[in-house]
Amino acid sequence: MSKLQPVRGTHDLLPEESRRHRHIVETGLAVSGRYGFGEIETPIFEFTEVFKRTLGEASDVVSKEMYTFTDRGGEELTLRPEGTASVCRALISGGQTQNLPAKFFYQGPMFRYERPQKGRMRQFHQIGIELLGAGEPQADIEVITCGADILDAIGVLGRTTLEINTLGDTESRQAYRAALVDYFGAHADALSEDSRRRLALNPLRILDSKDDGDRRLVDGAPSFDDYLNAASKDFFTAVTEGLDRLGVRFHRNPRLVRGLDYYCHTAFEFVTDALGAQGTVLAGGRYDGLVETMGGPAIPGVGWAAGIERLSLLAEGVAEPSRPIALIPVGPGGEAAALTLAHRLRRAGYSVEHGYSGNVGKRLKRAAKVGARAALILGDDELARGAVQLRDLDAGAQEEAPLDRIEESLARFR
RNA sequence: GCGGGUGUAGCUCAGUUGGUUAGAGCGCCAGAUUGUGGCUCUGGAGGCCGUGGGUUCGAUCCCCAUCACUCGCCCCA
Repeated sequence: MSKLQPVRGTHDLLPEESRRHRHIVETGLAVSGRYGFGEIETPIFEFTEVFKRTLGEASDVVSKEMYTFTDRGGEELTLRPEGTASVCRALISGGQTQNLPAKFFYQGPMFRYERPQKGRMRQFHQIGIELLGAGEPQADIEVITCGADILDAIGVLGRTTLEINTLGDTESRQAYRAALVDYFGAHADALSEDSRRRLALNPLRILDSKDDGDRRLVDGAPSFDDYLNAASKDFFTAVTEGLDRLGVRFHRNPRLVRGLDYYCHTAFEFVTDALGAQGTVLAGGRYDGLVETMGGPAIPGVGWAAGIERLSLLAEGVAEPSRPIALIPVGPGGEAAALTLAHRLRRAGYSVEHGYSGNVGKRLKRAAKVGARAALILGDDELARGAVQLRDLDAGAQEEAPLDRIEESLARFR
């Protein structure tokens, strides 16, 4: 910490970037609101146990990716690495389990102690939705469609592909996992070092290995579809048929998997090739075992999360800030008039820039730079007869206008 | 956590086969224009050449370390 600098993997959001983020959040809130989701705000830290229980002690996430600390009271706390666990905790601790289904939208900062890359920060921001208490495929359809609608509203849907897969129910998944362990175990010599480790920890993950040798083995691996029982097949068919009926385009990716046991049935990701290795833009799935794993009742859930930074890199149609009216006083009388006029116009709803110093030329220059649409030049001569100079900064035209009815003259620059 | 690349002005980047005062464009400030922006012209400010150590008569340049950024891997709840 020799120099004054932000902590690694964190960054400041200056007004322009902040506006892009806000646009994404507000679009997500508005669109999800039409689906019946209401915003929930949970604390940005929880007892470490909240996240540990949902992840399993041995996982990489717990061992190296959580921001964990002990507070002055000796409590083990963790900055939230994701939103789902917090929302489920809120559902349980807030007694909302009697009021189902529950539909939440959330947004805000998340924290993961990772090596930063493009679109991957240690403090980053997500939007997400969770639909709890509905175990029907209609819920999956609604959640996925809501995600697609939000992506569409911010102009990124066209540059993404929806990949979707099923993990089946517990019975199907365990049967498939056993088959994979048999298959890859028989070819362990040919697996990459990473995948030999996955074989013991998380065999499903071998399916999306990036190693060429692994991929050749994966091509010959057992197919999940052969291990899905009838109930799992029916569920997945209902989801995909629903998406078809709504015109939501998707691509079946049999390699798309989730590692943890409480995931089941639908897994999906909207991916893009425009962001290097961080191609996942919005991802989610069904997690029927999670709430129970955390110590609550058996409540099914489905949801997704999306990284705002990544969305911001792709988003289009972010509104420019409103163009201000610039006030340019000349002389002491002008200064006094500008002070009160700025206040009056702001209360009337105008965005007003009040240059703080300099002569007329300098202030006009600054007005042009901040994008002012018009300037009011307040000179003693004009003020003496109750008037100001109104300058159209785009057209370069200028006219004298009465001060007491200046709102009428400014209306066309609003 | 592992591997590759890069750190020179506010920004984008040149440059020095190791040698006196390190450059450009853009931006910024001032003047031409004492009450009128954009265009133009003139001038100016702004650099521990990321940081620390080493080699050398001499290091922005070579070596080592460190920090940061960046790309990929692991991981991605």
